Amino acid sequence: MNNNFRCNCPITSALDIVGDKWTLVIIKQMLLEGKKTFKGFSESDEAIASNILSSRLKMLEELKIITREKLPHNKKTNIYVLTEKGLGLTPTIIELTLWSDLNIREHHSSIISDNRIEMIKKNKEEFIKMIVEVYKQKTDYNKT
Amino acid sequence: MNNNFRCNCPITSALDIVGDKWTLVIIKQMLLEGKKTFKGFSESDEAIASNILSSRLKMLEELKIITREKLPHNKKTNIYVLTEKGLGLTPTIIELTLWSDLNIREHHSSIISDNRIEMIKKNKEEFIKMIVEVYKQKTDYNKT
DNA sequence: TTTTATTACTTTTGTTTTACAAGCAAAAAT
DNA sequence: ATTTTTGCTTGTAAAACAAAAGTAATAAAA
Repeated sequence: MNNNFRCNCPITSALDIVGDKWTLVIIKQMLLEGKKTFKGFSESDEAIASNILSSRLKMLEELKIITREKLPHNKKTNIYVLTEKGLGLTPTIIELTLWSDLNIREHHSSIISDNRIEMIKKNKEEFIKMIVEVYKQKTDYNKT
Repeated sequence: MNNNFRCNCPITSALDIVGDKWTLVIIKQMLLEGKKTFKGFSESDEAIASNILSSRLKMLEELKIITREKLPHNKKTNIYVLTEKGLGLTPTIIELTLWSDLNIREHHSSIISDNRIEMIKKNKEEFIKMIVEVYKQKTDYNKT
């Protein structure tokens, strides 16, 4: 598993994994929208096709960015959960949010104003920790 | 110019712009490797094809993430420069660097250890400011 | 000074890969 | 038996890719 990387640059290598149209969207849906099943992702606003979703979930699992689990009394539904490695992308996602808020509205007027933007600006570190903590709590709840 | 966005989510909209294999690589080359000409980008380790480079530079210029300029006595070479909007992606790139350093080495052993990682960890905000300042100084120098 | 060569992009061409939408199918749950 | 959930298949469209050709500015040589 030492392949498929364009070169030895850390940033380019990160983009070899998350540099596409869908990967960070899926992680965002898990982290910020509580999505955790195939159906949940499928029904999102972004409307990802099922075959692409399937292949991305597989890739993310292989790279240990997410895990695939089951609930005790349901052998069918897969529960996808962000690992620490996946949660490590939270700062990147938050920075993209800030950049978007400042720079994209001119091109996309109907973009949603996240009411947490002010909170993020006020204390970014704290906000990131909070998001990750909330996610972990929800995840623990789902497992029990 | 209110089109081509998948939905109204700020993060997804950001990824509609920078969510691909090449866009952030080009911005990284400008910001951290001093690249500023078509030839410079072409000769990079990542080996981007000239037609894709051409289309990305056009897109980035249209979105005002970069500008295209000329030096006084050279009508041939285009000088590409990051705008404030483009420089606003610095925190995202730095976060990707940190994530990569922590999480990708297991999949890609020959990845380079950036000796600035420790500096970034010690004072992220300061490092970002410094990178942006250094870029701006270089850019001013190039123009005069 | 005209010709020739080089540089810095830009575009074209043909091929391969990936994305996409719609529909299908298996297993499990109800 | 029917519905739900996951994910595969198929055909089509878009994008990426490599290689090559085109264009205009500059430099170098005859």
